[in-house]
Amino acid sequence: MHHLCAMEKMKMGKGISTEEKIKKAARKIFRQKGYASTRTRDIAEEAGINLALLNYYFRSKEKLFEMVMAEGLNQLFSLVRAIMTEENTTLPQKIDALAAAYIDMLLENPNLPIFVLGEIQANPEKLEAKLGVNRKMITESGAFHQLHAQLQKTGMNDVNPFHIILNMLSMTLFPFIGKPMIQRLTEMDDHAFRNFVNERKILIPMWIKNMLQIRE
Amino acid sequence: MHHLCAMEKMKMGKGISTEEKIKKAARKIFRQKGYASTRTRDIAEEAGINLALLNYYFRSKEKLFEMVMAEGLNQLFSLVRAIMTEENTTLPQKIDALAAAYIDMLLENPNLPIFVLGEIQANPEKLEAKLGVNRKMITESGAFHQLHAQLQKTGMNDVNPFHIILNMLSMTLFPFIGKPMIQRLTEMDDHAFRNFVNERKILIPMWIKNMLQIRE
DNA sequence: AAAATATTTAATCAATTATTTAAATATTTT
DNA sequence: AAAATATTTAAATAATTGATTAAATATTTT
Repeated sequence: MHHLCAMEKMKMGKGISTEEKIKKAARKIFRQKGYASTRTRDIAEEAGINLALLNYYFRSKEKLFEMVMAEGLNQLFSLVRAIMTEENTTLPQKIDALAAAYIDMLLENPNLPIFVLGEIQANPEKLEAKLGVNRKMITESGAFHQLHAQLQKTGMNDVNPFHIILNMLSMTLFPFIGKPMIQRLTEMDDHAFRNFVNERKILIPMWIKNMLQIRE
Repeated sequence: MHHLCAMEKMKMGKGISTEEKIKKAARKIFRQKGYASTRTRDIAEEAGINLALLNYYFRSKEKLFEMVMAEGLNQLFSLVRAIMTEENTTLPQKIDALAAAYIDMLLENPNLPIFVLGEIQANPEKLEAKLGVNRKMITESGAFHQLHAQLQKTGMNDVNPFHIILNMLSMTLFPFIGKPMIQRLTEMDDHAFRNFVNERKILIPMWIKNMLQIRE
């Protein structure tokens, strides 16, 4: 259907290819509004192209969405997996790395968490398959074993290690999930919010290490 | 339009009134699917009544939604406000009370947080007005002053008190926001999830107090 | 230049869905 | 029983919106 010769030249030359423009626009609108309240017309407008062209490149709204969602899930998980399964780092090093890398990624993709979690909420069965891949990621990671060992060591045998992982994710992700509400309640503008969240790159690892009684 | 004589009798007698059935159904579907992917037909079906009757009681989908959202926002905020502005409790007492009460409420209303935050995300300007009411709730609460004092006392002058409040909300709300994903990743069924979250009624206050160097 | 491909335009189709209407039936109130 | 009210049924309306089509124009490739 699509012959790439022209588009390749586009990429090198003036700007990004049309396909990339559409994907970028779809990403923006889908993440902001969610699947159901996104209209393909809005995506076309955002991309600065014609509605007909959108259906010429991607056969349907559904296909376009699946691409955006797959990409989003990957973006959300790959970082965690990479750091948690890293073999040559200590637990506190992993905690430091995860907070910093995750917050940086989320500052670039603030709507990603609520988008992904919202769609899973509205349509769990449809996304079941794509989650299956990540099912054993946590319990089979080096981080999980290190966490378990640390909890044993400090006599907190009865604490489910998943509480700690969840705390890490909660404190990192929630500020972005609640961003619109938080900014309105605290009267933070975008710049203040960015600073506030950046402070958490240092603070979250500190709090998590305290939970684990790690003193460095 | 509605004469209450018949409905009042309904309430006393067999079951709940039709208006209440519709509200209950709307609450369930809207919270589960969000505004955009909810069809009024689904609400009518869930309520066990006719679609025409839904428009006879509430003039539109929009009106019905506004009611559900107003109720939801109130449910989400009133608890926090009540506990944070309580005059005769210490900071650690407020922390204990908030975790327990909030988790109990959320176990009864697991979809509430993602519903409210998702709708605010998709339509910030529409809900701006209803958030305004709660704007000064935090900074003018007794809890905020106690928190500020405690941070001064322990020499953490540079830590924005809002970090602590956000941590409290993050660790409490996020498990429910991520519930569908968490349950699939960890293979927890509903019963296991309930137990897991119940453990956090004790754990979260412990972690928060550690952050504040409160030893009891 | 000729052929192939990309993009636009405008119009239309078809399905979904919120909303309305009117008439029929049931239930409650007086 | 009569009147008022609640509920159902069935149909129709109107707006939205995803998707398609075909013809025209622009751009790129050969």
